[in-house]
Amino acid sequence: MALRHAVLAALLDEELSGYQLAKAFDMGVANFWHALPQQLYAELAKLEKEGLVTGREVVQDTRPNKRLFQVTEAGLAELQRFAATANKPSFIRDDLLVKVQAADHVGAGKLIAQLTERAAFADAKIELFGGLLRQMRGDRSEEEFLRHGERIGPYLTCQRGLAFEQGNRDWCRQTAAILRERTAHVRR
Amino acid sequence: MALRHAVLAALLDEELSGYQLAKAFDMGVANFWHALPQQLYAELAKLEKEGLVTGREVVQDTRPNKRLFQVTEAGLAELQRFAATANKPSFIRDDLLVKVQAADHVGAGKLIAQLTERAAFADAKIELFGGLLRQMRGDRSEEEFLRHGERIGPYLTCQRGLAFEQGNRDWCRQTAAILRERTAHVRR
DNA sequence: AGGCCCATGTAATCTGTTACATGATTCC
DNA sequence: GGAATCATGTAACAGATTACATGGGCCT
Repeated sequence: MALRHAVLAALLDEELSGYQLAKAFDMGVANFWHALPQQLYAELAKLEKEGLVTGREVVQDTRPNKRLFQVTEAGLAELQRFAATANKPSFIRDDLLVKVQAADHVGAGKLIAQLTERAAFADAKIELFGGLLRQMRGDRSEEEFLRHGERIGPYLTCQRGLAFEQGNRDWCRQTAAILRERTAHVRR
Repeated sequence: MALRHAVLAALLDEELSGYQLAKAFDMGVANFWHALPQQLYAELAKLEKEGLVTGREVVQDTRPNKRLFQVTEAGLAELQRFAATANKPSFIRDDLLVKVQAADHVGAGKLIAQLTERAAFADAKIELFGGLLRQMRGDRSEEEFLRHGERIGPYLTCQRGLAFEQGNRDWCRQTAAILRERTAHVRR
């Protein structure tokens, strides 16, 4: 039951609509969790019913109206309670890893293409995260920001996201190179 | 629907029972996916009904009997078909990251303890994976093994697992250090 | 004119987790 | 004597994904 806490954590910094939240959870900004719009709308409705967030309608004439949500005191208390509970270990769950596990039995061509594609995707995320980090720390150095900045939580999770994607990219490139060399060797 | 493919990939190298598979998927060996025993028993039953694996009963007198499963030709074909399909991007989904995202609002003490604990857990996995890699390559160098080894799939996925845990450990240590310094500063 | 963005949901299905159930053997 | 390991499941519930549904505004 951690989606609710991810939503609460995301709403700490700013009021967001379900739609904005969905974009954040789809990619990038909220790189500490992932969820689809449907889940978020449902979760926001539950959180509101339980009094952990409150929504206020914002009327727009050029766009459809939207509801902005913010965390209540009860919501913050729930987050704090959650922060004291035990963590499950974090596991990787990735189609591409399953395919590489079977690499010796499935033909390298398609795998190499997929690894290359994934590496490019990781590169895009690396740039995105790099930009977000720069934006958050502003003109301060990283060390200075982490020592005295006000809201370092999102910065720290973004750092993890960045390192994760760098790991992804490096591994994909190296793995693709190895498979490429082996197929070249076999063809000789 | 990737658990079935993870199971097939795990059974490529050796015949395994549901129980052995469960141990592998719980931690370590099959670091490319994760699943609980119940899921695996259910999935094996489905896979057998669909003819993608076959089980053979092994009678043991000192222990309960077990059923060892191996991948059929149809199972291998299914894996190969899967290997050609598109991948979903891989996301991190981690309680601890949610908590760090909210770090500025939840009190650092408990977080620091959890980060330290997670770092120790990562260390244990790093040692485990290091040992597995050494075992797989035997007396060959890594380069030599990756060039000419027969089954490099599990080696490659284990490398990713190792790098992931190293990333985890480093980030946990650094994050804990930052939070520790900030709380020390606040207390002055 | 066609496609994407904003904006919010419902319904059906599939996956994953938690709780329960059994029973012998081996290790401390 | 009590806990851990081997070995296999069922049943109930929670969480996530896929498909469907609506409708105006903006850009090319």
